[in-house]
Amino acid sequence: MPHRDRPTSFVTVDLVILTVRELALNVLVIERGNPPYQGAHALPGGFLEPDEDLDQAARRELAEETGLDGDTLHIEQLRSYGAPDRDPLDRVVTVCYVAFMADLPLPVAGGDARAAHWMPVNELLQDPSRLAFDHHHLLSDAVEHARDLLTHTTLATTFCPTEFTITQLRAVYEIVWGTQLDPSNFRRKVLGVPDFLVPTETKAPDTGGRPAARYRAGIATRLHPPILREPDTGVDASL
Amino acid sequence: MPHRDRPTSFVTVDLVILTVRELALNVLVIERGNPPYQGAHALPGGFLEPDEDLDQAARRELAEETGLDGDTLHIEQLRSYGAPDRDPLDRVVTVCYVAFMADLPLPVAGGDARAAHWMPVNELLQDPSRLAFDHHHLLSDAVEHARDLLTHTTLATTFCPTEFTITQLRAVYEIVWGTQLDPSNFRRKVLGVPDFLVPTETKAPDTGGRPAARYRAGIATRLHPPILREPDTGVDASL
DNA sequence: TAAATAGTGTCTCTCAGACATTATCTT
DNA sequence: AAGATAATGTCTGAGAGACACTATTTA
Repeated sequence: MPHRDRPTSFVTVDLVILTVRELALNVLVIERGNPPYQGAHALPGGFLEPDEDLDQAARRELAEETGLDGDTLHIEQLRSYGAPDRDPLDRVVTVCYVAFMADLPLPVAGGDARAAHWMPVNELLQDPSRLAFDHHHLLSDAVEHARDLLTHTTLATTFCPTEFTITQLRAVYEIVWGTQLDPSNFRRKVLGVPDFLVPTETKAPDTGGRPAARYRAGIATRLHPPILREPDTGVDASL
Repeated sequence: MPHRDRPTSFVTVDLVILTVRELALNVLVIERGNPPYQGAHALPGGFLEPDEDLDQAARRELAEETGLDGDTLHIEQLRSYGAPDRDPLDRVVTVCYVAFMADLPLPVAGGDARAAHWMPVNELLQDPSRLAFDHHHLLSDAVEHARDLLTHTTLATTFCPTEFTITQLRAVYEIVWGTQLDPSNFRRKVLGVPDFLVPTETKAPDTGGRPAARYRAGIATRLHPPILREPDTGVDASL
């Protein structure tokens, strides 16, 4: 039996499930039912099973925690965390995944009975102690990743319902980035990307003005050239 | 003792150490001394120790495999791999790191006695079976990541010696990307990024023409706007 | 009608690509 | 001088930011 003498670890897969609702970026959190951090808020996740791949584990957890079909949702591996003291009781290495979804009614927690609910990301990021373990880190990294994805992918449409208006799409960018975008230039930009937006026949319900045309997400996944976020300085301490 | 009933895994940290030498992107590979895949080429790596963080483990392995100071080199976590059958003997989850270095003489393997040497990436990527385990995947992902980094970071300078010419820097881009770049436009671009390149007093040794000015890497880490790689179509199946 | 939101048009500035021209070295 | 490589300059077109203007709805 090989490696009998080698150190082993518990491997978990944790999920940062993001949505845009009520004009804010929200994340799905659960209340922990067991030590450590019993009763505290934490990101959903669970142990990697012996016979599954990391992606499979993430989709399984996603289905268990949200009741949603983990097979159809877009998930993405972010990175792994393995500080020796990140779990006070065990040696746990966690692989973090990010998932993006529209603001759907949550079929809510499966058999797990742990209360799952949305919380605004900005609130949680104020204070690292709002989340158990180093989940503050995971969330912070995931949000930064999502911001980056908006610049060069069509990710924003996954935060929207099946049909949406350009104003709704722009709101996603503005909420996730925390900035204001020029409606006219944004429109020109997104309509100029081939296969990003597909027009539909329907009009948006009245919002007190001219009804907006509705679109569906097209097959494009990359934005070229990207939508840049900052004027920027060219200097940055973070590489 | 918590989680006594939970499945555990071996966690390893593997390294994709890249350099540019002899007009090609090269990666450091070792010859495996133990099963499985004994005698085959593989990426260097090793087991995560109980008391160290993932980054520490990566730096330790880097030092052990190359004899170089792991503390000063730039390393970056790429992603993790955990398919259940990726190691035929054990359940191993591997966290992959990427490191970038100039073409320095390798102080060569530490006590490990495993022969470490450079191999051209393009050769290895031709045939997945050239590397043990799923290391073909790790390498492929790492190379794609490096290509991406060149577009929006100053990474390319880490492939160069302390002092280098703009032509040398351009060669890094051309070799990693496998494309040709206009010397004049490239020059204008990189010199236009504040704090990317710092002029030195010295001139490059003769190459049969006008001697080139030499530069050192500045403190900038991000390129804004990025150096784009493709004219592109806007459509891509890979998100 | 006014108010509100959607959508169009236009001007300007930045910047990338293409490529001509000049500069400085060795032989 | 010829050859080689480095460095500068110029023209053009794509595209982003700013913002004025038009269109279509409800109250």
